Amino acid sequence: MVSIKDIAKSVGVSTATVSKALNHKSGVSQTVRNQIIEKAKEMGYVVNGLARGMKISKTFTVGVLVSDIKNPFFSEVISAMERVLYAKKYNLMICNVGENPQKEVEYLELLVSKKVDGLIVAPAAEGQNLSIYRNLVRHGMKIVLFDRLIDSVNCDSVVIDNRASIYEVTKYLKDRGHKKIGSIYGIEKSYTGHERLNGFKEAIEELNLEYHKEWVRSGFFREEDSYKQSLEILAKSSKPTAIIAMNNFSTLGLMRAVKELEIKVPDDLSIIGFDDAEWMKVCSPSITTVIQPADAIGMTAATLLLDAIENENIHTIQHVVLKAKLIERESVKSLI
Amino acid sequence: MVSIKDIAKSVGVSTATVSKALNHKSGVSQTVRNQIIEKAKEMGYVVNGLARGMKISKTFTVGVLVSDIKNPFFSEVISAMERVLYAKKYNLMICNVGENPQKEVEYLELLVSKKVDGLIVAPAAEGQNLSIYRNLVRHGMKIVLFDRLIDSVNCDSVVIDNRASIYEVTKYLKDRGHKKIGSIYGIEKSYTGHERLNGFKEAIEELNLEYHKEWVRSGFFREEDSYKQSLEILAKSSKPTAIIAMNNFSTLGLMRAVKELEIKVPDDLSIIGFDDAEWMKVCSPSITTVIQPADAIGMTAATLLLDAIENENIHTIQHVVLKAKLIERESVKSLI
DNA sequence: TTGTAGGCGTTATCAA
DNA sequence: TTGATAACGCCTACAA
Repeated sequence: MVSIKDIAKSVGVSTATVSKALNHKSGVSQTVRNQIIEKAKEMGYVVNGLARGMKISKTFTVGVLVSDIKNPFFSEVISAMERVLYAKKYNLMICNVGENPQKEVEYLELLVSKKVDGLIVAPAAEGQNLSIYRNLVRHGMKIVLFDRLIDSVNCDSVVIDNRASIYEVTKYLKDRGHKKIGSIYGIEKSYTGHERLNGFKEAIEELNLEYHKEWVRSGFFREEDSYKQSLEILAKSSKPTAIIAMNNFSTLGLMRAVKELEIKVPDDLSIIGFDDAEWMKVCSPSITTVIQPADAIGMTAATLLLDAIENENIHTIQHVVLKAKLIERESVKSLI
Repeated sequence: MVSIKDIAKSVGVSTATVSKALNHKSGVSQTVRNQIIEKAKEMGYVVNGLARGMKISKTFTVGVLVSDIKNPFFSEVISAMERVLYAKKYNLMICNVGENPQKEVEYLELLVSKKVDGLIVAPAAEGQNLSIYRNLVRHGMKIVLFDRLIDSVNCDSVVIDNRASIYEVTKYLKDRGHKKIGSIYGIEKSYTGHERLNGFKEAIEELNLEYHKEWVRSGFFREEDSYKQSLEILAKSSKPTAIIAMNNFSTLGLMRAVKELEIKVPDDLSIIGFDDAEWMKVCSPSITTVIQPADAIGMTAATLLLDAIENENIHTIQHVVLKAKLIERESVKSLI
């Protein structure tokens, strides 16, 4: 590998001069500068990021922790982050932590050792590693939390109004004559799972809807569990007239159960999903669903992190709450 | 940040001893070793990967280049890679290059400067950067190509038997009485696009099926284009009885057109998709499709790369071809 | 078993 | 405008 030393020798100047020239700093005559740049290109010079990183304490790398990159929601968020970060020449280190706090810890340590400039994190479900995040922040690590919040970690965050959106959706069903509403909710101990379920419960209570324990089951945000729980709900003789699924996998599981039982949607059962996916437009009936602004979430998180990194002194911590929105399609029937 | 120097001072030994102890190397007494490890933990020491990387010329980081992380196929492949690489404590740098060769070049340079230990790449569509890859290999960079091949780059690769699988699928339709078969193919200049289309053309010819130019259109592996082209095909008075879509987005676009035109599948039109997605099981009718072994592709690619990196001397280059397989569901009708 | 010292490739300081 | 040199934190001969 060719280094600035090689270039220096080849051009007949010092490494200091080469460094200045290549970094477009002042203190080099135009002629020498051009010579150096020319020669560098000719020799195929590429800066050694490790050495530079050591020297300037900056790596142009950020770590991203999510629970599952296969979840289309996270894919879309990550894709948006990538767009923003690439524009500033940063790389992303993607870490899939499942819901495994141990893996979360290990990845965090790996990322710290690699001296990432910042972290964008959807913390593992139960927030067991709260103290680690607090510690990182205290040591100056720039962190942006998204999707899931952890209390008392003093850093930027981007989430949606989970509670309100589920509340509204439940009301939407009531307004269409539904009184018996079930739901496939997620991981109760996770931020999103908790918030969405609470939005649902609040709505049930405040809007005087029937609450039926059998109709409200956790699918743990997983397709398989959601499928099984949906079967349980739909096998009863006393069924709800509508079910809300609280993320994309839950929606999928519910749909599988519905198909298997040959239940007609929306005639025999209305369905509202959560998250968007291309297929929800395309299947029959198309799925009415709550769409998270995944792209905006990713862009916002990345932008906040960049600001925290590059304007360390003037950056002020922000807690951004974005709105999710209901898209009406064909899976809800009005009973009125 | 605490360094081995701090630990050395604190324990009262030299940095050399600390380094040996922390890296589980011989030459340190058990007592001193324990003291050091203890103290390191106490002080919250984390190794500086940049310094280490510089010294040992290894970063435990690999770069992954794909065209679109939002494509569920790539998400699944990446997820499998992550599993394999995490087990050996490697990190992934994910680079979304779209089909933009310029971005591909820039990311490549970024990754080289960051001294990644290897690269796993699905090259941008038209393979314009062939010479760059060749150069990298020549300079000792470990590369595994997947999904798309580039000729004359001397490195490991993992692909599926695109041509054969489309051929078989076409035959499958013929065996069920279909003689008028259309297709929404992909990017003709890309490896996968080209191979799949050729498999189709070969089948049409060899099996004496009707070839109708109007029925064979490129959707560029994109949903929107595939949708439009599907509309074109289906608007004609003389329609095919079956259409093969050649990736997941093409399938989606085709489905959208079908839904919009209220065409009954499979009664009025049979459909075979490509790639799998959870929804294809769930929608009505469920979609008969060619499934790529995405998980195996990712695992194989990562395993090959690890072998190339860790057993540099004895590693032999392999070109793995995996089989795609047709999953029969409900979207094909037998006309016989 | 332990320690000394050099060097990986940069950048930054300061003197020439 | 230029260059010599120190330092970033680590690993590793080699010496003690």
